[in-house]
Amino acid sequence: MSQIFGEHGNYVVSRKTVARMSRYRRLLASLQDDGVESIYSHQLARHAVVSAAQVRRDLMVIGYSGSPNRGYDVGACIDSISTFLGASDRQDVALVGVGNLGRAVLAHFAGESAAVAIVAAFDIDSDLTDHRVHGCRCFDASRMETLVRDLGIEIAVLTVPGDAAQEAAETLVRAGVKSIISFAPVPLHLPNDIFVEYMDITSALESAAFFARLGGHDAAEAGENEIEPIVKKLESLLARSNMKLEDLADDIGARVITPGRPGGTEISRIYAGDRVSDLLNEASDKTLLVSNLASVQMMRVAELMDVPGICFVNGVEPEPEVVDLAKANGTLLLVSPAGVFETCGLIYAHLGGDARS
Amino acid sequence: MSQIFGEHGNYVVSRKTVARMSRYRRLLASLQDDGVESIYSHQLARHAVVSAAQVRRDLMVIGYSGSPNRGYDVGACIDSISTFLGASDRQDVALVGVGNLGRAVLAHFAGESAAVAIVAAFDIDSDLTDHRVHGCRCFDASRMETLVRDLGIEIAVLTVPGDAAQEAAETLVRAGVKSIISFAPVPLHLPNDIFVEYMDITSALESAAFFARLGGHDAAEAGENEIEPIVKKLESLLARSNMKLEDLADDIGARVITPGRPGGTEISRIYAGDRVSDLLNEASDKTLLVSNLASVQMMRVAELMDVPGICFVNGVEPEPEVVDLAKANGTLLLVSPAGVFETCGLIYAHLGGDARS
DNA sequence: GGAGAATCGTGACAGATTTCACAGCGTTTG
DNA sequence: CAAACGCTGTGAAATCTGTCACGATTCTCC
Repeated sequence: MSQIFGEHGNYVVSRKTVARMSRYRRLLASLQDDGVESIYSHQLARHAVVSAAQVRRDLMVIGYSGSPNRGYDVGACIDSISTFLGASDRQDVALVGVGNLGRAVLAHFAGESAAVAIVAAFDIDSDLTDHRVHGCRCFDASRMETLVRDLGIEIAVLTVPGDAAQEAAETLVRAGVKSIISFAPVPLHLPNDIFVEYMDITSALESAAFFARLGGHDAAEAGENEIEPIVKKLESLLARSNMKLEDLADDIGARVITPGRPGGTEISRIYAGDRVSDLLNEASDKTLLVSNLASVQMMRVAELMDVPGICFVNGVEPEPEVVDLAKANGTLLLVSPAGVFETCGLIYAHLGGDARS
Repeated sequence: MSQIFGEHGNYVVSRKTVARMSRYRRLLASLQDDGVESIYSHQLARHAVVSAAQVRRDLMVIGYSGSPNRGYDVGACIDSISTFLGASDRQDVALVGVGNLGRAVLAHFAGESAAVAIVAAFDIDSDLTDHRVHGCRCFDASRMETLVRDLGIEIAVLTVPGDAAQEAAETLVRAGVKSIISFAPVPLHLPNDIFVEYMDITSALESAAFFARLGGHDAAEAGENEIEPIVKKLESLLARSNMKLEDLADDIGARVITPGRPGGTEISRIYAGDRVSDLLNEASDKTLLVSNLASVQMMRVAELMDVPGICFVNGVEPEPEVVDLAKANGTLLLVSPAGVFETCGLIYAHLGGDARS
C-alpha cells in the first residue's frame, strides 16, 4: 500500500506540489472520461504543461507507483491523488462577501459536487440575509463566527473589499478556520499556521502587463509620429443643432476624401483622440472622430462602432486601403490641413462656441 | 538616476518579484494617503507580510535607494516602482467570456482607473453582443481576433469554461496578445514567450483543503462514535398528511425530552443525517431532524434553521446543555431507542409507506 | 527464453529564491 | 567632537524547487 504522507510523518509537500496534484487529478479524470486507462509520465506531462521528470517526482511524493512499459493506471492514480489530497470526507467551505465576485465564485461551485462545497455565505448586507444565492444560503455576518465554528468549517473564501478583509479573516480564524483563499488585494496578518492563498486579480493583471511589455514590442503600430495623447472631448452641448457634416467640411477648410451617407451625415458629438481602444467607449453612430492616426485599425474599429464620419488632420494623405474601407462603409472621410487642436477649435467655433473652456 | 532594468539589459526579474512590487506599490499608496512620507524596510515588510531583507532586495532590484536613518521616501518609491512596472502608458486589456466570473471581473475593474483597463469583452453568446456590462462593451467572439489586433491589445483575461479556453487562448495569441490571465481550470499550451498566469479557484480550494487538514485536527468534534455518513432522505411524499410530531413519538417508542411548540409541532419533511452543514440546505421550519449526533453545534444550527423537532437515536442521553437549548428554543426533542436506520424505518412505516424503495 | 526497448524511481545536481550577516553611512547624544 | 545607534545595500550562505541521468523493471519480439 502506498503510504500517504512522507515517511517520518513530516508532511513536507510544497504548495506548488499540491497545486500540481490538483491539476493532475483533474486532467486524469478528464482522460478517464475519454476512456484512457493508462498513461505515461511524458504524456501526462504534456497535458499538464510540466516536465516528465516533474510528474514522476510528484507521483513519487504521494507514493503512487506506476509500472514500466504500461505507465500509470489512470483510475488508481486518481484514487491515490485523492487519498493524498483527502477525498475521504467532503470539506465544507464558507464564503464571506457576497458581492459580484462572491456570487461568481458561488456560481462557479454551484454545479460541481466536488470534494469541496461552499455550504454557507456571509455578508454584512442584510438584504441578502436568508436568501439563497446560486443555491447557497446567505447569513448575516454577525452570525459568522458562531456558525462557522458550529459547522466545523476550516476553509473560507474571502471575497470582501480590501478594507474589510483583515477583520473578516481574524473572525474566521477565531472560528476555527485553517485555510483562507483571499481575493482581497491586501496581505493578511494571521498566525503562521494558517494557510492563505491570495488570488489577487489586480496584482495578476499588473504582472501580466509587465511581462507583456517585455515580450518584444512588435506592436509599435501606433507610434508613427509624435502620438499626442491629448484627448479633447467636445461634448455636444452646442452640436445639438444636428449639424450636417458635409456643411462643416468647407467651413473648416477640410478636404472630402470619400462622401458620407446619402442624404447627409448627421452628428451630435465629436470625439478627438488617437487611442483606438477609446473609440469603444466614446464613439457612437452620431460621433465625428477627429484623429491624428490614419490607420486601418482605426478605420476598422470606427466601422465597428458605426462612426459616420472621420476627420484626419495635418493634411495627411490616407493610405489607399484606408480610403477603400471608408468607401466600402459609406463613412465620410475628411482631411483637415490643421492639427488636432486647431481643427477642434475650428469646429468648435463653427458651432458657435466661444474660445473659453 | 536609478536604472530601471538589470544592468546588462537582461530583464531578469521573477514573476514573484513583480507580484511583490505590485503589492508594495499598493501598500505604499495606501500609506501615502494616510500621510506617511517615509518608511523603513521592516515596516513595509510587516505590512506586506514578507521579510525586511526581502523588501530591501526587491527595491534594490528596481534600483531605488533609500537613505539610512530615514528609510525610503514613500512618494519616490511609488514612482520608482511605477516606472519599473511601466505606468508610462495605459495598457488595454480584453476579457473573454462574459459569464458570472467575467462579469465579476469587469465589475471589479469598472471603478479602478488604474494603469490597466479592460476595454473590450467578448463572448459567444450573442445576447450579450453590443450590450455594456459594467461599463464595458461586449462583442461577439467572432470579432475577437480582428478587434484585439486592431486595438493593439496585449493582455487578456480568460473567463471562459475550461473546454473553450485553449481555443480562445490561441486566437488571442494570434491576435497579438502577450499575457493571459486564465481562470479556466485547464493548462494552456502556448508558445513559451507568452506569459500565462493561472487563477484556478478550484485548484486553490483543493490546496486550501489539503493544508487545512494538516493544521492539527483539533476540530475532531464530530467524531465521537462511528459517524454513519449514511444519509437517508425520507421525502414528504407520505408526510403530506401534516402529521403532528407529538403523535408520532409514542408510536415509534421515542421518549420526549422537551415538549414542542404549544398546539403541536407540524412537520412535512424528515431529514436524517449527521453532517451539521447539510442542515443549511436540507432543513426548514417543518423538518424533523433525525440524527446520531447530539451536539450543541447541531442544536444551534437547527435553531438557526427553525427546525421544530429533533430526534436523537440509540437512546442517547443528551447533554444538559443540549436539553437547555431545546427548551429555550421550544424545540421538540425526542430520543429513539433505535438507530437511525430503524428509526427512519419506523417513522416511514408509521406514515404508511411500505418497505420497498 | 533471452535480447532489446521503453518506462519508472530516485540520488545527485543545478538554478532560482530567500535569508543572513556585516560594511557603510547619516543621525543623535553626551 | 566622538561614540553609539539604527538603517540601508549587498556579497555570501542556505534553502527551496525543478531537472538530469542512470539503474531497475517490465513487456515485446524473435
